[in-house]
Amino acid sequence: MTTVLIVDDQPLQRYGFHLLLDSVPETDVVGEAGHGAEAVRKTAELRPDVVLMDVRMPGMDGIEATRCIVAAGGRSHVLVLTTFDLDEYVHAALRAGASGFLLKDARPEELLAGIRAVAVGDAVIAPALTRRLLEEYARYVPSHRTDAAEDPRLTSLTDREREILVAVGKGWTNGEIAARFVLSESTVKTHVGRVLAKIGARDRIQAVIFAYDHGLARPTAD
Amino acid sequence: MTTVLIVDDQPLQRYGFHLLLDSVPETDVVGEAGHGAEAVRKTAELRPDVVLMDVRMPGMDGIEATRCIVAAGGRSHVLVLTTFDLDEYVHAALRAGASGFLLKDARPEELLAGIRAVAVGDAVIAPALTRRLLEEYARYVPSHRTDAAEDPRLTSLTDREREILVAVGKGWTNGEIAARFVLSESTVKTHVGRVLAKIGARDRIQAVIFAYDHGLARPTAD
DNA sequence: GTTCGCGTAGTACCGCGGTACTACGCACCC
DNA sequence: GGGTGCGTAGTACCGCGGTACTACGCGAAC
Repeated sequence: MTTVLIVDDQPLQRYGFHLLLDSVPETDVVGEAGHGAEAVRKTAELRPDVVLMDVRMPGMDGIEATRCIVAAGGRSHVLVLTTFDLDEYVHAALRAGASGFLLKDARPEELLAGIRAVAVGDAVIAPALTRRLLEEYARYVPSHRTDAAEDPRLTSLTDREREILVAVGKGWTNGEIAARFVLSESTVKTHVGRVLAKIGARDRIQAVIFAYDHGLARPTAD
Repeated sequence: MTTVLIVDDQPLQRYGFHLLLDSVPETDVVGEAGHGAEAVRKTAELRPDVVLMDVRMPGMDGIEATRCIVAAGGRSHVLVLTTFDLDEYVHAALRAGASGFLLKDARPEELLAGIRAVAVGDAVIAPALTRRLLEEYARYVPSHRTDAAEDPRLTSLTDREREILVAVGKGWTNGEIAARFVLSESTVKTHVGRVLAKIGARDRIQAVIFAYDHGLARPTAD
């Protein structure tokens, strides 16, 4: 049995979901909320398996409520529902910690499957959105552990050289690397030179690019 | 009516899928294939809406076959099926251009919903995998077009300066930039200097990192 | 014990990159 | 007309980065 909390500012909408979920034996609606603050409170109180969350609500919206619920660290998973498939909503919801994102025009069985999935800790995304998400994903997470690991240029590096490459990827100068690794600048130069030769880069800039493309360097606040 | 090509090296498995798809009116199995090469050939010949593709097959595997099919540029969408939810498979399949990735232990209605979705150009991912995909997604695509666009350092750049920054992000030297933009190297230096000052980078290396972190530079084969 | 890979370190040299200036043409706005 | 922002271009200077060497200690492999 999966316990569900329905959050939507429109009573009629809540009623519709309530009817749908009551029509199947596996879900049990344990409460409703009409705005974000109430959703956060009732989640803490009722501890439902799944929170069915509308995005657009007066006052605290669904995204913010999701963030609060996730931050509270309970066992409830949030499944966000919306009428509009705006990318910003999707991004914001997922970043807020939502376990799923479905459109309100989803077919009933899709919604039920989604509730089932997030209840056990899985995640679901509306197919129409998944496509765009994957395109971005493919653009930004290009090569990890797939072709990158096979790249002979990477595997030919020694452990030390890989450390140096990572440091170069952070934008450190030879002097900085020497200081942080407690080495002489000459040694760093030797290492860098060997790294450049092995990965086929003509200067450290290409090495930085190489590091990013192969997942050795990551966006940091460094 | 959705036309489907079933690809699996095990006849019994194909039979099972065939039975399932025949049990509903909306799908029409137009063919079967026992290995990757046959899948590629029959896809070109039968032009099905959806190719149901097994990953593990002798000879050309499902990933490679998917790559060929997608590269061929037909209207067929590939839905990859596998028994094992190995991350490498998921990554490889998505990078190969698959429109979906489901586990073979999916419930029949989930599979049908998946076929329906990819047939119209959407994408689906098994809930169990979506979760991990989202975690990576959140790690690697943290800021784009949300806070990045608001970054005053980026908006303060003129159009020309942004072009220069992109070029620097590609790893080009001042001389190369000058040649490709048909400018003198002095001018390039002036631009680069202004860019560095505006984004707060001490050298072009930090500019490259800045460009990557803000989505101006992307993995290229350049 | 000798060889080999690896990490360490040094010297010498040269060129690209970055800075600090100045300067001019052009479009645009008062 | 004068001011302003932008793109263009130049000179001069210095330092970091990259290359080409050589060299040594150490552990593992043979």
